[in-house]
Amino acid sequence: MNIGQAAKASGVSSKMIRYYEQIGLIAPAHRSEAQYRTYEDADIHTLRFIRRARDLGFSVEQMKTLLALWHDRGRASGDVKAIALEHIAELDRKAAAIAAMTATLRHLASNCHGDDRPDCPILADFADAPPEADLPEVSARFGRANLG
Amino acid sequence: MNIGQAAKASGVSSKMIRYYEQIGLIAPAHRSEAQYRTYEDADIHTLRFIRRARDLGFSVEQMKTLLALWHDRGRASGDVKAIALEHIAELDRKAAAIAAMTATLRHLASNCHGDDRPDCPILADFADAPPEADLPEVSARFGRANLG
DNA sequence: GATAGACCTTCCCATCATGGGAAGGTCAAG
DNA sequence: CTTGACCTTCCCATGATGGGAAGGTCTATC
Repeated sequence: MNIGQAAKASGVSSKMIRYYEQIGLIAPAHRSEAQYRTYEDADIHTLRFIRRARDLGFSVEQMKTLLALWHDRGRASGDVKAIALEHIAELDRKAAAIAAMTATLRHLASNCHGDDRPDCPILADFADAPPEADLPEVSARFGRANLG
Repeated sequence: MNIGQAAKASGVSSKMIRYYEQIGLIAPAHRSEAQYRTYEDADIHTLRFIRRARDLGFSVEQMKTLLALWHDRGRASGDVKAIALEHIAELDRKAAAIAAMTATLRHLASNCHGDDRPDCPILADFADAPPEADLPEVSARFGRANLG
């Protein structure tokens, strides 16, 4: 199997397969005589594992650990569960930050008549809200999440 | 006021103030004889506006539009509200994606005894879950959101 | 005045996961 | 033997942010 077939079979793009190889998440693929990467069923299995973990929001670093645990027949399930729980906690934090933002925005938007008149409580809030404390517990400060 | 004071007064770091100037989100600051950027109260006001919008998760592009509307005395509040509502919708999509992930993860984790035994339904799922359809309606596929 | 230290400047690099695209090699079908 | 689909490597871009180096400026203290 060439990389294109492997990509289709696993749901991981060719680009990402090469990238994962480059950063050491997966072992270097075997090569054909012409230096084409070749993949066996076991490799596809690994790529699907990665795809699944990625879909669940795990970082490459976490996937490295999970793959290592997967390949370790004697691993403790507690180790895996700990990573999962930590990740859940992180996702919950992100969800809370988003919920805080949408709550504020919904409030502001509901007070904005949203017609041709220039009067707008949303802009008024942006212009006059006092500067937030620099490091709130659950920070509402964060970059644009690429959850698109 | 120098950039450091402006940063403290606005809650936007010096680095980001320079960056916002560079990408044209804010006008180039006036300069002292020694080429130091100087800031007036009106500039701080603008920076706080930006800080507030950023805290509510707006992208730089959206902030550009919001700033333009803010400076346009005759703008229609409907234009502002539309941006806010679109942003709310996007945040809701992200929240839904996160909720889907946590639901799955919580389910898997609850079935994992999490002790010294190697048997682990989390890894079993990762290894055997069928590849997802490539483009689900509310995609669970996304990069790591930097909502830290 | 001189010097120390806090500030400022520009410039480059890193993040994280992902894709785009160029230049060139390979393979299979017609 | 050509065409087109594939593969290779290499470089660049994203978005918002920070780190840090090399060098200039300002201010307070001796």
